[in-house]
Amino acid sequence: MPELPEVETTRRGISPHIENKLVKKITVRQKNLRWEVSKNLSKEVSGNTIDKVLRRGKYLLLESAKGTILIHLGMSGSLRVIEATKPAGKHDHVDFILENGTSLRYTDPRRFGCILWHKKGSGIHPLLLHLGPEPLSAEFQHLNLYKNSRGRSVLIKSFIMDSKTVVGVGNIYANEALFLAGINPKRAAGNISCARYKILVSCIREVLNQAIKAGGTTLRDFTNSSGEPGYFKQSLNVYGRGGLVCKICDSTLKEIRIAQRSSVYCTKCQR
DNA sequence: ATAATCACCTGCTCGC
DNA sequence: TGCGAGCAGGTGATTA
Repeated sequence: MPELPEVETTRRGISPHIENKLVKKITVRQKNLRWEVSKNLSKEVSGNTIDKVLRRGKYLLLESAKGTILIHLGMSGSLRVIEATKPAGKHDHVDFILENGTSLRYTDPRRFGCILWHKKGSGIHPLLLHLGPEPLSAEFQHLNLYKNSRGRSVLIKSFIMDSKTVVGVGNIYANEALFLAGINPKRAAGNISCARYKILVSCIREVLNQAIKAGGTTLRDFTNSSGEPGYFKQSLNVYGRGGLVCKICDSTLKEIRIAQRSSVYCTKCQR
């Protein structure tokens, strides 16, 4: 689930329920996520208030007076606000138990996510240190992409999925943005003109904005366990459509693998 | 420095 | 019905 739009949807969904709420305690049932859940997490956070829920790339940042909880959802993670008494399922690894009888529950079958404590005053967390610009911010500019890609042979799809280039572009939206921009995913990043990077930047923004907007519809019943987003499915042009016809030109969409990730494109529309 | 590959883990689908 | 193979929305670490 979690590409940037899903993480942003999660942020918007949980923040009204946990901002300015006091954390009573944190229960860790499974500490072996991508990295071990910080040992001192409950000790550091209990009795403190979550002041703000921020997002940087696909990381969620729960800010308190003493520091920040970094949460990444990996491939299969999710966060829900539930009644604290609700029995924990097999993959419900961590509960942030709030004062009001609710709990922020972290669920992650594959355990590729992480939950890390970062004490205030210890600078920028190493995981956030080298991240590129937010795709929806003014810092994300085609001129920088153009300059940073000169002389590089990395494939354009891998280039835009690299968090040093720009954060938050996952496999689905890399495929979709390249389709909208008419760029073949196998093209070398260093071989793409400034004008085309300008188009690509606006297509990345467009596709993410659309998805966030669609994600908004699942916001309403966010605390329910349902809310699984089929919302963007129908608006996908290429992802998951290998072998089917291009919606623009009717030719057959090609599916290949780039960096072990499925990549679908139209050989006619994308050059 | 850059590019490609590996690794982490569970669950689901597909073909036999 | 069972079993192995392969694949899945991510990304830091390792290798070449």
